[in-house]
Amino acid sequence: MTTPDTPAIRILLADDHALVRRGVRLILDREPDLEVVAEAGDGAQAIDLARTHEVDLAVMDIAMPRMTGLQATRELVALKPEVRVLMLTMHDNEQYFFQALKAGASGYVLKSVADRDLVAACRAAMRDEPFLYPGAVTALIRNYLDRVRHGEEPPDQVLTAREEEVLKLVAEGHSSKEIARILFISIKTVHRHRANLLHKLGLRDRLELTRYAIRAGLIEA
Amino acid sequence: MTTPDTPAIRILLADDHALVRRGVRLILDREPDLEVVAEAGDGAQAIDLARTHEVDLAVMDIAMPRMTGLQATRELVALKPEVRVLMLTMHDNEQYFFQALKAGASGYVLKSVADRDLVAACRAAMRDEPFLYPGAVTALIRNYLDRVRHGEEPPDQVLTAREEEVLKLVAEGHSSKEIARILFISIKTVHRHRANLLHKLGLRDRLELTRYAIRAGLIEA
DNA sequence: CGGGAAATGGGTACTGGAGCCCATCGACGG
DNA sequence: CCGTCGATGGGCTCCAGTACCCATTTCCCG
Repeated sequence: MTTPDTPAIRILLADDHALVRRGVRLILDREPDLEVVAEAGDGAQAIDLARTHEVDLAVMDIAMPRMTGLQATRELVALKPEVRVLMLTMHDNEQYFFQALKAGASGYVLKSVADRDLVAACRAAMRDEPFLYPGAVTALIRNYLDRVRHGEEPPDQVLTAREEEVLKLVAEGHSSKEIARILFISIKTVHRHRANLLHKLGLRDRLELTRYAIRAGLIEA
Repeated sequence: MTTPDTPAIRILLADDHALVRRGVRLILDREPDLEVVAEAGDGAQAIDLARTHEVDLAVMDIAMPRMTGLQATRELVALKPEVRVLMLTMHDNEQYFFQALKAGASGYVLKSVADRDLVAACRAAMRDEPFLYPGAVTALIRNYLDRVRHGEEPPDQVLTAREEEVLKLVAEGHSSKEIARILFISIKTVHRHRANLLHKLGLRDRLELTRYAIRAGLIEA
């Protein structure tokens, strides 16, 4: 419990599924110290609402149309550094976890957690305590530390605009020839970008690029 | 509103994300005529619970671990034909939609709908009225449901067990060689199954098979 | 019993993905 | 001003994926 005179945490809720937003809102609004003050259906809308509302915490889905949660987090943190961001995701995925932290998120919570944990994560994020979502994190951190010790820096996953463009097209099933025609570049350049993507993301082939793009919310399945 | 003496609709809620379950439950339990009597975290558990609980309606996510919502729906309908199934999904996808109907679902609701619509869909499903998510194709759906109920379902693109097995492995990124080793068959047979899959589903390559498998809930992205 | 479907496997050929080498050009920062 | 990096493009090789041909075995159904 919190002290009665503590002002409620003002929350911006961003998720592309209205049903999920509604459910999460019901969960959060039951807490006296949490108050959902705005709801966004995509990343761009979340940024807009953050401009016009007084917000302490953004609870944001990682995969949203128009602008992914990761991208929105980057912009939001740049725009209003005092706003904390709690990433909400269905993916228990190491890559995502670090991407979220790199983007500036204060916490990372799976949709498979219980409602009490979500509430706890909100409060922890506001206290600048990293919320450790159940289970996996210990293994994640150990893994991460191991790789750092072995000099295997996790692959830098900052894609250039052009690479992201190519990634989308590849994942949508276009052949190199088609992509070359679409982007007005040669097939070889498509190959180069794709090779860079594979290397940067530590993936093996187009198929894994596709799954990555779907996970990242760049395209729909 | 419903008449006071109508017994509440007993609902089995199946979704792999505890947070979503909780939210949906809060939405449904606010209605006097709806009562969530059981929660399952995957398809197999949903079947188990359906055996041991009196259930009128199953609200089921289409993509779940262990057993997909589609598969669980098939088994549930076979096991207890009187139970209605409402598919809950984030995919606004025609393929999915018909797959769900084919599996025996009475309704199909996107997670992007408002909470009122979910409640309406539950009531509609119990009255054997198809709830239509974008509202467009009422007649088409009614027609289709009629045909299915009368057993006139044309075995459209039904995959064999072996084909589905191969599809999963392909979509998970395994090469032909790996699949051959896993299934103890020759590479040529893997090629043959995959070629059959491509023809049956009208797809072009492994990449599209992957996206199909993800849409169909056979694998996670 | 006969026919069809499913599962198995072989051959041959082409295409396209992917790894590896190379180079040029412009922008940006130290 | 020079080095790095992103974007561009070419050549080369290897091999996996895909198409199209063929066959056998098993099993179920009419």
